[in-house]
Amino acid sequence: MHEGGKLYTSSHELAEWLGISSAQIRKDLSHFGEFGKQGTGYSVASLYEELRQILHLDREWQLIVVGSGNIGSAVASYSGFAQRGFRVVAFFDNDPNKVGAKVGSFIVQDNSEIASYVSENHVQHAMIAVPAQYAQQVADLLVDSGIRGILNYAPINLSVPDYVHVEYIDPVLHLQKMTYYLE
Amino acid sequence: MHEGGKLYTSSHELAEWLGISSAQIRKDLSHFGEFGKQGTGYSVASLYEELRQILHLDREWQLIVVGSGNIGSAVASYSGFAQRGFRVVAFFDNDPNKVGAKVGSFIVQDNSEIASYVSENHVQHAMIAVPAQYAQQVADLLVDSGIRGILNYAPINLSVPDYVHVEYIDPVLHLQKMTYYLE
DNA sequence: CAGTGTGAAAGTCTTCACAGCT
DNA sequence: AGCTGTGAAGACTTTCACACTG
Repeated sequence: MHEGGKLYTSSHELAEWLGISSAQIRKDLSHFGEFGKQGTGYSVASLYEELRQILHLDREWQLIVVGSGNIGSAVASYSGFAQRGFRVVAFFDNDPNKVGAKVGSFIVQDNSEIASYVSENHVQHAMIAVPAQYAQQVADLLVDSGIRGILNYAPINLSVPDYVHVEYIDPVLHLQKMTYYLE
Repeated sequence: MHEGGKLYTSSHELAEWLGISSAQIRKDLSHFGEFGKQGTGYSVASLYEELRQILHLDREWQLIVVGSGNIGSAVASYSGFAQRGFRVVAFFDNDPNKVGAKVGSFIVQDNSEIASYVSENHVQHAMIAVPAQYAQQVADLLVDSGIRGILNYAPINLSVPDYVHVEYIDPVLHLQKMTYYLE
């Protein structure tokens, strides 16, 4: 809506867009403040800005990538992260044949450098793009290094402490989530 | 656990693994049947099989891919789908320069062929790997063709009827889900 | 005695419906 | 008239705690 230049919207319009109820929209927003005007609805521009602040998307976040295979190196040449507030700042791998090589404009560093890099640069997010068998040990290393958010491409469940958040990207898993409802 | 050759597990062990309560595990399973033995727990092999049946993962599903750019063609050379029960059966694109070209062992067909292909082959799942600006119209076409599950790689929200299920893969969106909890 | 399956209780989330503002 | 923000009601989910079983 914001990109389309729309000026005002309502809880009803947002609800239809998202497939939930208008009461849900209003109740959810009410937990963070009063953003609407009776009779008018919500200013798209200011609601957009409020939501960016609420979700902490009003700043740039740094991101390291562990694993310099297919997925990892695809990230290096994809501008979508930087455009949307996530700056890729370093690549790591534990394979001696890959350490020292270039991935995009980055030189791959050894996994043993992760802890010092993360603490010196206050990085909070990491992407795991290593084979499934190494993913848990990389996760442990990241947690010990101080990483608080992990985007995991390995098709395996990670065990991490409560205060660390993990998001999973596994195309097959996503397909599997839908089959229950079919046939 | 199954791959590791484990014979028995308990609601407590599963709960710790998944980070939820043991009562939740037992209650959830109880909605589908009685799979455990008092004093012993659950047989890993038979629980695995029961879950595959409950989730409809005890069969092979077919999958078409719309969009033959970077993401689409990566799928063609990735064996993980077939290994885990999802067979990629056709590629489509609306770009005349791509229609007729080969992607892996597939010949890219025109989007106008989707409806007949889907109904003739009873395909239920599709992957959308087209630029964001075309994603909604592709989704509409897929829904009209009879597709019931969509895996969407375009960084945009899709509007579809209730009976169609959509899963989103957008790395930045997944990162954005975590920032609220940080800083 | 370890561990399930399950009613009942507690807790959480969603919807209703309306006073009140623009 | 149109739409928000919100208590209260209703619906749903999770946890408790225990009778019962192998």
